[in-house]
Amino acid sequence: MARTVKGPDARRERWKGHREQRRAEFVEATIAAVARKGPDVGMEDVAAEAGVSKPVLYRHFTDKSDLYLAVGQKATELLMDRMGPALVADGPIRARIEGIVDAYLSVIEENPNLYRFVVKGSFVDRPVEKDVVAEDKNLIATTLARILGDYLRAFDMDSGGAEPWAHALVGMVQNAGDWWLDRQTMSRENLSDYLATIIWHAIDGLLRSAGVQADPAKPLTPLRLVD
Amino acid sequence: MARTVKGPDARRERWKGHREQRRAEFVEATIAAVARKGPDVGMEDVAAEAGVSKPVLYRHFTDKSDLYLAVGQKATELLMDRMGPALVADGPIRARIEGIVDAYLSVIEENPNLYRFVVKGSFVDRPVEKDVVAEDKNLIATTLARILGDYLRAFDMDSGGAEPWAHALVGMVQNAGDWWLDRQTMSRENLSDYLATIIWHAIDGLLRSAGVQADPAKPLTPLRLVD
DNA sequence: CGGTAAGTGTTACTTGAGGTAACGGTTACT
DNA sequence: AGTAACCGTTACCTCAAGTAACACTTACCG
Repeated sequence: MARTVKGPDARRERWKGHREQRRAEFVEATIAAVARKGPDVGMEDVAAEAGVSKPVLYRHFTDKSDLYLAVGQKATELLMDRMGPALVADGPIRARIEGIVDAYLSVIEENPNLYRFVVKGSFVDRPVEKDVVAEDKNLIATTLARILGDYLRAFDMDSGGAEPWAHALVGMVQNAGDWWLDRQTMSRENLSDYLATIIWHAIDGLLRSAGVQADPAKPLTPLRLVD
Repeated sequence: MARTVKGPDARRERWKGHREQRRAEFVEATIAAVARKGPDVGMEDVAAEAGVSKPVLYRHFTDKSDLYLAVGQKATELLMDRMGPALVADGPIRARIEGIVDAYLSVIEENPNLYRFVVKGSFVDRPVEKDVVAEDKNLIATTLARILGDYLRAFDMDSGGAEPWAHALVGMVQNAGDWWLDRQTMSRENLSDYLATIIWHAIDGLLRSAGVQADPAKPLTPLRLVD
């Protein structure tokens, strides 16, 4: 009887990668279906788009919100691929801000349907469930908060404001981007510039009020002006 | 036969006010139902809460989204009653900003359930229909844009940024408020102060870059420093 | 090679919430 | 008396989400 414990049956492992791949396939199908039939596609539509019938879909996703969650995660991935580098890049502070903002705007500009589906989406059924958008915003805000907090501490300033600051910045860019995506009354460069200006001024004001003089054209390095 | 044209039958007018009142009653019932049963109440629940059966509800609202729209408008009303005065009030610029921000925060603090229902709400069925939240945000942003634009023009500055600015500010306050409402890790006063500080610094920076020196403790009056 | 654990897929069903039909009663203007 | 507006009900329809039941394929396991 001891040999029954000799590890997991290989038959169980055989599919590990396959399932992932299949899910990804359905996520793509959903995105395609959304692009084709608008944001209120049903499961049947998605299944059809994937050339398959409903129950197959349900073998890979427990329910509708699970599928949509996966779509959301895919979107997060797209977003993070672009924003990650921008967030960690260093260089002149003002340019860096603009880089982050523009990274965000470029992603939503390139995937407007996906974006709208995910954020304004008819996320039918999401009582309190996983809200991808909220999570994304949190993820970005948290990253931002850490960066801000580090700088604030480095300048010996009160870091308690880092979190609200981060969430404020995220909301600011998101909402402005949203507005811009609907009525494209200005170029992306222009908007990035406006937003970066606001943010830079806010940061600069904060630093000034603590007696720190920063140069937008230089990397923001803690110079320890305060002893 | 001429007398049949003598104007609308009084029987048709008799109810004018009544219908409005009845709608309001159902809106209240919805809010109560939401408070009691969470944000995903159904029409049946709402009807029950109002002590009535479904078809009655449908005599006053064409469908679910119509009802929710009305709820949204009620919320807008609550919000505007508080924000309107704050928006037009004058006084020291910095205090004024804080007043506006705090007005918003106070409303969502007092009606968290309603707020969540309206903004995160399971607005099942809203393909592209009236999105109350978006409209509210637009309303506020537009008001703000007008105020900002007027000031910018008064200071002989480029007013093209007024709209993105306005939307950015709205998103900023909304998102920060949202975050705060969920995990209340700081007092409202504190958050209002942080946000007002950010906004003030951004404005101040903008003015400085145009050569205008503003005093946060004084009303913002166009001094026409530029000739 | 028989057994079995995974996956492939189908059609046909159940369920639940949104929404409607059809009916009857009440009030007060004409 | 007639009728235009409301009050209200129960019983139904509809449609999309989700499930049951059934049948076939692959490849590991002993």
